[in-house]
Amino acid sequence: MIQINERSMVPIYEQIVQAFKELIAKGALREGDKIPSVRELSAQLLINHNTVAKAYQELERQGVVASQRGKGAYVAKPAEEPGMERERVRQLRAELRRIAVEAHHLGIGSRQLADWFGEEIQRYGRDEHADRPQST
Amino acid sequence: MIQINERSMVPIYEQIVQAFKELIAKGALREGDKIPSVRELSAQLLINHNTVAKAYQELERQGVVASQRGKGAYVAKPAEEPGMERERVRQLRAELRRIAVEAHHLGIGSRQLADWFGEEIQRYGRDEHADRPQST
Amino acid sequence: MIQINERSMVPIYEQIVQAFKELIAKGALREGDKIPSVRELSAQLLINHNTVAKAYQELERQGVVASQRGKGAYVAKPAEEPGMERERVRQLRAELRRIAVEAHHLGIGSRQLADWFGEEIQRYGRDEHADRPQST
Amino acid sequence: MIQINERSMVPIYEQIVQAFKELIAKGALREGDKIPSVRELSAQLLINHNTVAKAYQELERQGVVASQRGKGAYVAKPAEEPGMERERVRQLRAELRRIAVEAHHLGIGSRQLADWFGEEIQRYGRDEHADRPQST
DNA sequence: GTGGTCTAGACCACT
DNA sequence: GTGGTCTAGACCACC
Repeated sequence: MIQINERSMVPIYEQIVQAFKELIAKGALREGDKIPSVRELSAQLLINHNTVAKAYQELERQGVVASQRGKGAYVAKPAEEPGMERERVRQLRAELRRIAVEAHHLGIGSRQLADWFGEEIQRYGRDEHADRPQST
Repeated sequence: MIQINERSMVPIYEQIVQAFKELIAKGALREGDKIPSVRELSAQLLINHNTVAKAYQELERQGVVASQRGKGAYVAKPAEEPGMERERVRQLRAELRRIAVEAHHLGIGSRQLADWFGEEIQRYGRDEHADRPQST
Repeated sequence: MIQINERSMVPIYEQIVQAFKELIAKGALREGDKIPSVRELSAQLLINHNTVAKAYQELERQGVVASQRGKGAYVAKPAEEPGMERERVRQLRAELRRIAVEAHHLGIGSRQLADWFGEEIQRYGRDEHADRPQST
Repeated sequence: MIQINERSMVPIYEQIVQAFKELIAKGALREGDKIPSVRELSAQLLINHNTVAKAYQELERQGVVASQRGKGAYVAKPAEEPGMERERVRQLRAELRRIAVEAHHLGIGSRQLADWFGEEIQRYGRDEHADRPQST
């Protein structure tokens, strides 16, 4: 269900956070679904349970999951009025810029880059309003 | 010329590296231009000279600038056959996915996201071949 | 395990890099083996820990070892398709020429020189393909 | 006659030293030949004359050329009893080892490496004694 | 003047 | 405990 790359530069707990957000974004996990317990997941991934716990805390902080005392954690309802928390949006745009710059120096053409992003958006993107067909 | 964010999680030397790559990508710095000396920049940014030196070494390692002993550093000629170093390209695509997922959870629509990226590409992107008109 | 020459012109961190590459080339260190921690080695060699850290970062950059946050560094799997990075190969051939010239001026005969190199190759060389007998 | 690479890591004065030693090793310059004056060469290479002067000092120190007051410098007679200055020979062998190790990590096979060195030796090597035919 | 290296000592994030 | 980053201040080689 989740793949961890021990040798990646990105911290393991972050990888876990991202993995869950990915599963949710592509619809493999839906609102109300139970996510595995800390112990279960740590056993399965062969990593320290503190690392998993840290990931879950982060997921909860971001409002992606919600723990219910003694019952485990569940995928939360997506924020009604989508946060648009300014700071994180600003950060996201900065990352878009960074990637554009990086691609430039790697010799990747604009066309190619936009296409790649298009693919990802198609899989993980959020369709704006159901009333607008053929978005993206 | 360069802005440093002391409170950012991304290390100062990385910020410097990115800033120069940005200036080059958008054409504000061109091949052969001299970049400020280590001491000059460190004085200007009010940071330690070693931090700047580390950034410059990284830029040199990436082939973005070339230093000449006792003379300073200059913007290098972009690699003729731009590596397309597989590992870094793979990483870049992973970042695109991560951003798509992130945006989903922030409630940002696909359309909006693609538009934002389009803006960045327009500023920093690399036009594929000069012989193809109206590209970008 | 590693010997540092304080008085050499070649920087300490470079000596460390070379020492590890030597240990790996001759098989004393193998894929997956743990290498000493930064602090451990710096204490043992009586040098500053930053110097060791710099060496380790260089080794990681070259893909010789891989560090894992909070766990230490390990000998990496040799690149499957060894880059044959053109620039570095070109440089290596230039060094071979330089040594031939140097030997000439030191009055070292061709035969002697080739023999010496043969010895080193035997210890540190890479056998081409296991399926080709009598290689080396 | 001499090519300088401004952007090389090896200092310019060293490049000059090596260039002369190369010319001598391959027979393009012979004992007694005059080498250009400091001013002449610095003008020709478009570099600072101090740099050329430093190179010439080094060549003289190594006994490769000999200056005659007011007349210029000439290629010296190769040391009768070839120095075999122990320290430099030791250093040369260390370089051979380093190259063997480097080649290993670059994925260069022993056979290939030995062949390359053979080529260089053929061009720049010193035949032991004229009485031994087909040496190398 | 330039960049490159090293030390000493500090703080932080990750496991 | 691990590696990663930063500062302060020093010395050196090159031009």
